[in-house]
Amino acid sequence: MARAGTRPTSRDVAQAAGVSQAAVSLVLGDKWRGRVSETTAERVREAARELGYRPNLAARNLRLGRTRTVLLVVPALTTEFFGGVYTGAARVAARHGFGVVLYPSPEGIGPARDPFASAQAALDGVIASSMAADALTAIRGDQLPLVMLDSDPRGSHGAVTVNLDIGDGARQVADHLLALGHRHFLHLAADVPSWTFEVRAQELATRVATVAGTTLRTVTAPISIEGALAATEAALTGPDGPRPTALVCDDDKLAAGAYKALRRLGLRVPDDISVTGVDDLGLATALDPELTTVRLDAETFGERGMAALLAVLEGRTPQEGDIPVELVVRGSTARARA
Amino acid sequence: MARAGTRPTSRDVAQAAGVSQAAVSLVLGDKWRGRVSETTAERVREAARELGYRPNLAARNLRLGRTRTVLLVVPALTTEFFGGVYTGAARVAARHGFGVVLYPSPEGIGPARDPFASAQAALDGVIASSMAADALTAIRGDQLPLVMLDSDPRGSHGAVTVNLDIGDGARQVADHLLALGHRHFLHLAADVPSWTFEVRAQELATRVATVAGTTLRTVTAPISIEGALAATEAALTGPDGPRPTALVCDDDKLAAGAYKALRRLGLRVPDDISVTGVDDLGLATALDPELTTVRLDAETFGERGMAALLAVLEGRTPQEGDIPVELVVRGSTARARA
DNA sequence: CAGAGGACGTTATACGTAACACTTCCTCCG
DNA sequence: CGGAGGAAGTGTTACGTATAACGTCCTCTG
Repeated sequence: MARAGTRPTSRDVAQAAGVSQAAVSLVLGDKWRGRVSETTAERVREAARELGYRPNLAARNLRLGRTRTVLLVVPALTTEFFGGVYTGAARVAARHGFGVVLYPSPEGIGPARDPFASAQAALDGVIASSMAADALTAIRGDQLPLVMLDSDPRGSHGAVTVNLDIGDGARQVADHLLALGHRHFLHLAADVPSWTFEVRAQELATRVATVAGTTLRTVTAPISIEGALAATEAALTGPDGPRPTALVCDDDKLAAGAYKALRRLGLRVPDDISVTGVDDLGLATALDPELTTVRLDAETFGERGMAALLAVLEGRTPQEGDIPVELVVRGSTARARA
Repeated sequence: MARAGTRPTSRDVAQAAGVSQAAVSLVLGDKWRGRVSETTAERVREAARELGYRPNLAARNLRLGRTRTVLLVVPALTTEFFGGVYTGAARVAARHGFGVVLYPSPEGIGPARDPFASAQAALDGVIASSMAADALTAIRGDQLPLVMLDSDPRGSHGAVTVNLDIGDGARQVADHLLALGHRHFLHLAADVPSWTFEVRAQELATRVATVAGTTLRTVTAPISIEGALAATEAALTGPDGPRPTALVCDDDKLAAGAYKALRRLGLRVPDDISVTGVDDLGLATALDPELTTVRLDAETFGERGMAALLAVLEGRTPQEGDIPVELVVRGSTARARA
């Protein structure tokens, strides 16, 4: 019998079933065919059920030297986007018998804590968003297999990268607005140091320059409704050149803030100014008018990230190629008025 | 020297520093005062740094019999609410040297997987939202210390519960609307089996009945913008009794869907109908007009949940009492028109 | 100068599991 | 009738860590 107060071990199960601990391990590990008789196996399973046995994962992990657990490092969960990434990653992981531990890099908790110390699980690998900047220093240097999300393929120290084709998204936005006759752009950029936002800015600028020969003005804001409101209001009340007819936002939340600024300024969307976002969160269709935005498939992102990490762990070559994105045209963009 | 390809162990560090493995454990475990000289301790630390030593957590957990890690079981991350709960829980946990593993119960991945099998970490305790219904069966029966969030204090099998005072929230909404002269209510309820929604419905109904002597109509919808849109539209186009002047939604997302339905029906908020929500997500202020809603302090919720679990783990008595909530009056509610 | 006791370590062990190597019994074939 | 080979297990070990228990010296005191 197990000592009172402690969890039963495989040895307790063995004693209850009248077999050795090794036999219990074989039966419960599903490796008993041809080694243990069916009747004995059933007796072991029965004893395990009876005692409420659950294997000690710390011991198993120590013995096996691997945990079938990976860490997913993401920014603070201020939107549902990385929830989708997690869902995709967890789905693929489950198919391969892996678990995913989610580590949202803490927001406003002083200096970044060490994700490995916090997620006190033993790990086989790491998937990290480049937006979780403050957690990255701890990850570099650790010799765990690493997959980076939304990260510059060059300059990733050879780590595998899985990216959304966000450059194409920016091009689609630019082309859509240019086709509608817009020539004066304001780019409301996220005040976050990440490759994904750099690419958006670059592609947007080059597309506008090469196709229309015009430039765009850029203002930055923290990714929050209030931040975007203030930045937009400031940009549009200042006396800098012609009033833009199109406002390109780095994500939907910024666009929501911009909507509020435009309402305050008495500008109507899309009659006076067109607005676009990126992400296609629930927020995009909650706005009035509904937001034209670049849909990012968060679940596929997570799936591809996890698949790449599994490939690395099993010595295979990860799938190449960026994940396509799609412009969803809704009511917030219209032909530019002469 | 460590075998190539494997991570260095404390024994490798010991060899490099010319001491025993026990000394390494003492030094790095900060228990060396009076047992090891300062110079030797420094030599050990230097060797550890040199080799990039990281303790094997599986081994440590096995040896200590505890992990200083708890599991936070929440519903799928479709809003930022439970991101806030995590932040609060993680903050308190960090102060006590604990880590938090977040387990969002998977959405639409067939039958619920076992959170313990998925989050393959060894755990000291569990905090679970009652909204993660499909994961709960696996948790019951496990003898880990358990704290329930938003769960019926009766009928929780003696598990500690930490709740928002959502009943008071419902009363505040009712009183606010009643004071504005509203008498005909539609309750847009979440189609999710959880104590928190049952309480809202009950408190709302009793308050309306006792104060105004009227009843309210209830329709349910899944917590999504489209679901709420459809349910609201159906409810308001049907021929059932007088048109409501106030629409009480179980959360902000439902309210966002309701806004869309009302726009389609040509009803203006708040002139034709007042609308309220619950949560105070970013969405609430993104809507036009901004939403009158019950603010839930997600971070405090997480903090209190974690504090309660720590109390249980340390044999103390958890703090009693619900967490207060606050009605935030914005532009979506106005005096009922005669 | 005996010996008490502090400073500085080391040796040995256990945590619970998985798996290798081994034993015992039985059957069946040549 | 001898032995090859399969079935049905068991004994033992190692994973890496933390800590209890145990040595040494060396100094200081009475």
